[in-house]
Amino acid sequence: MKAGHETTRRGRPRDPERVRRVLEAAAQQFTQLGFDRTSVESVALASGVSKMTVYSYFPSKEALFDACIEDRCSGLFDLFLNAELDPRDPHAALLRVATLFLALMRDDEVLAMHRMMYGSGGVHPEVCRAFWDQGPQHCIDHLASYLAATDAAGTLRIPDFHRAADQFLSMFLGGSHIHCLLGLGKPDPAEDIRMLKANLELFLRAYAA
Amino acid sequence: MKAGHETTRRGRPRDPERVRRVLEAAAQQFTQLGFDRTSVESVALASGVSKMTVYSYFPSKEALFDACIEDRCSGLFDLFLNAELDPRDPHAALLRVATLFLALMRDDEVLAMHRMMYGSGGVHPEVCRAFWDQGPQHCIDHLASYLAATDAAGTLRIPDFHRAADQFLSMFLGGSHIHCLLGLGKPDPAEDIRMLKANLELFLRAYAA
DNA sequence: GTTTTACTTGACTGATGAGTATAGGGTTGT
DNA sequence: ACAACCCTATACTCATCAGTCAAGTAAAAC
Repeated sequence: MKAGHETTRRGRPRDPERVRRVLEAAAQQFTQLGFDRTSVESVALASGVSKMTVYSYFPSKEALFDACIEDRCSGLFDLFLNAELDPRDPHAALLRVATLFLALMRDDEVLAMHRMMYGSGGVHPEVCRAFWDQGPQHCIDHLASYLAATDAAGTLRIPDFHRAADQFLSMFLGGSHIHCLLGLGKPDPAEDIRMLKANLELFLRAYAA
Repeated sequence: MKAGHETTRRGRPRDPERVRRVLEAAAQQFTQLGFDRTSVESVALASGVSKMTVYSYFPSKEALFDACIEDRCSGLFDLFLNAELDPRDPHAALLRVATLFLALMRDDEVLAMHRMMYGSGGVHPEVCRAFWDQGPQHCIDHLASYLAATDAAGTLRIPDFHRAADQFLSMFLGGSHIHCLLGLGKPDPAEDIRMLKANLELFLRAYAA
């Protein structure tokens, strides 16, 4: 009944490393050039594989694109999501959250991914949904649950965890982030640190216990 | 010496309404489909003009694209930038700023413009620069100058006007805005109003005089 | 009317790229 | 050995599209 036979099939098995190389090369080109400007041919070339092999892995360019995003999204936000945060020391914890999140938002690969997802707005709804769930949504939820812990510990007084988390993170998505997304260059790191401290201070002042 | 002769030239004059129609149709298709998926042919067809005429107005597809953005950007943020704000009543003024800005960020045309600009990130640097200058940058500057007035009037206490303006506006660029950009739908207006009030409150609490 | 410029039509070139066909070589289980 | 499957290489079809050419029509200045 199950389609995936666990039993070894006859014939030469599929080489998983080849699939990886294709996925890797495709992700790189898609994020750099966008969907339309990337050709299946060049992906095949870059991954040292023939075009027909790509089509044997994925039925179409669209399917390849979808697989790429799915593959990339999973690991992209892990660093941020795995941070350990102490509810008794919100200053240190939020400083850490802010630092990690800002680093994430300045990362070239992350920026390229955002550009691509925004650019292919209404065209690939399922992919956008997956990105949203595994990316922004997940980050907000993660921070919200930490804020709930601080509220419980009495170190901060927060009426709406989810909203507060969104507010905190969104303060790093202002002018400087837009400037980066537009490809006009990143701000000087010292300026980023000043922004980080200002945002942290604003948030803590407003939500102090 | 001047290229633009004011004196009437010989021969049939160029019809300015035709240029408008081309620009209009092109902007619509570019914002809806993106640069690559838009063809000069279809723009010509949609504007009731022949392809050759388009090429007589603009030397290339790129030039047409650039002209579109330039044309659209100018008027897009006007509603926001022309608001009159009273420095003695920051609550009312910021409520108005927030309302206008949020409406702007929920507007389909504005969203489409953002999507397109982000999508064509490194490809058209000059256009991105123009968008940045006339759009986000201008909005931040506008609000910053108002905040300076409130600080001078003693109604708010703000150490860095520009940063505070960026913080305020960026709070409307969080999860809900990303959700819109990804084409996953806009939030319920009631929820938008709740967010608006929460952001306003947060900001005023942190920067109270 | 003549010239000059704007505009149209339609066909054309040249390039790019998605997806297919085919035939052959490689690697595995039976 | 043989069948079944993976992979490759090359060549192909078919469609789209940027940009051009040529020959003619429309409207304005002179």
